[in-house]
Amino acid sequence: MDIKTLCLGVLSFGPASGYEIKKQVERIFGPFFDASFGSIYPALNALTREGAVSCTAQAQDKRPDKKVYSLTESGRLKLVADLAATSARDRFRSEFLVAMLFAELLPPSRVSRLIDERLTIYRRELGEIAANQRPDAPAAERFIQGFGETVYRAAIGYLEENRHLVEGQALLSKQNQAAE
Amino acid sequence: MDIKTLCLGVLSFGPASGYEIKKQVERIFGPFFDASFGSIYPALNALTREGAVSCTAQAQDKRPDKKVYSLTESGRLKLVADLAATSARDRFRSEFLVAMLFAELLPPSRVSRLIDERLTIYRRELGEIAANQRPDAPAAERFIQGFGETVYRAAIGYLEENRHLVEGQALLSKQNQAAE
DNA sequence: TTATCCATGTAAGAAGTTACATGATTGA
DNA sequence: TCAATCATGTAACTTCTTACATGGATAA
Repeated sequence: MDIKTLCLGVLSFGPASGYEIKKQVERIFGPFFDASFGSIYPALNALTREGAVSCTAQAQDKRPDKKVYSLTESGRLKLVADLAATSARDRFRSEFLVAMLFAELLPPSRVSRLIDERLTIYRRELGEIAANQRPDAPAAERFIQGFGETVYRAAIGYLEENRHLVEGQALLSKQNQAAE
Repeated sequence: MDIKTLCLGVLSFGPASGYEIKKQVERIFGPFFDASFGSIYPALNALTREGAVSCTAQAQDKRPDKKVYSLTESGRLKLVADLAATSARDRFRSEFLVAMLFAELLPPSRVSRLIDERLTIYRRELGEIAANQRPDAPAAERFIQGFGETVYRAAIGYLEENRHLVEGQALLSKQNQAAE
């Protein structure tokens, strides 16, 4: 499951260009999942070579042709097979969490600032998800967005209630000579 | 912030071998963050070349020498600088969520099975976190593990309460001919 | 006797990002 | 006037994973 599968999936909603696929992914998954043009365009070209999508170029004045892709029958079968094969674990990487593990090495004010910044980021991302929610959206889309909302809310609540665990540390630490 | 920073950080707790670093990362971050030997060993070699760590080989009978790494002063400074520079967004990739977005294309029984499997995985990972928690652990470690616990719990709760949003879909869908 | 732990390392490859190249149009 | 939107694409690079190579000791 990769960008190619994601493209096939979005195309199952209807024909779209690479540009439009990226916008749809942004709207649906919001801040917690994204795909760059640098991965989408090569993916669409590969899928075309494989016969999973077909492409129609639409001439536009003063712009590159808009290439609209459609799922072929073979692509639809490949998509269903890919989806059913889902088994990989979720991947989560957070530089912030790693930094928190070593909070003792930073001055307390720095730790507080990092947490404040992270809360701001999470709240903004929560806002983005809310802004993209439409009551008339398909249930699957609402399901995804609700998941993101729930997880972000949980993360924000946890940081607010437990930040003292890392903020207090440097004061008590013997290795506190590292302060800026 | 990458595997190199993570190695430096773990070494700030005391000298350790590559093998031991991996075990510590597993214990602290549990299932939601891991680093393979294939990334740790090269990272330690690079850090040695850079002078950020020093290495003492301990001969062992019938085994490769155990190479114990220690943070140098230069490495400690590099670590603090890396930690303070934290700014990258958290990265989260979930093949499961992508599959859920296209749940309509799968037979309902398949969707239910995928959700059940995911719940089993999340519950097991929650159990792993709990198993690694020690009341006497440093606050930072408890903070990380509490974060993981909170987020997993939120995810499990959400799936349990909202799975009907995607499980019912295929029945209502017109594109349901895709069923196995 | 079979799996897991200990212990390090390399090579090949997967998968994606970032930066660059190009450039008109539209709204603030 | 400045940023954002539309529109595609390539090349270089980063970063990490997976599989392989090696192999004794120990616990179930």
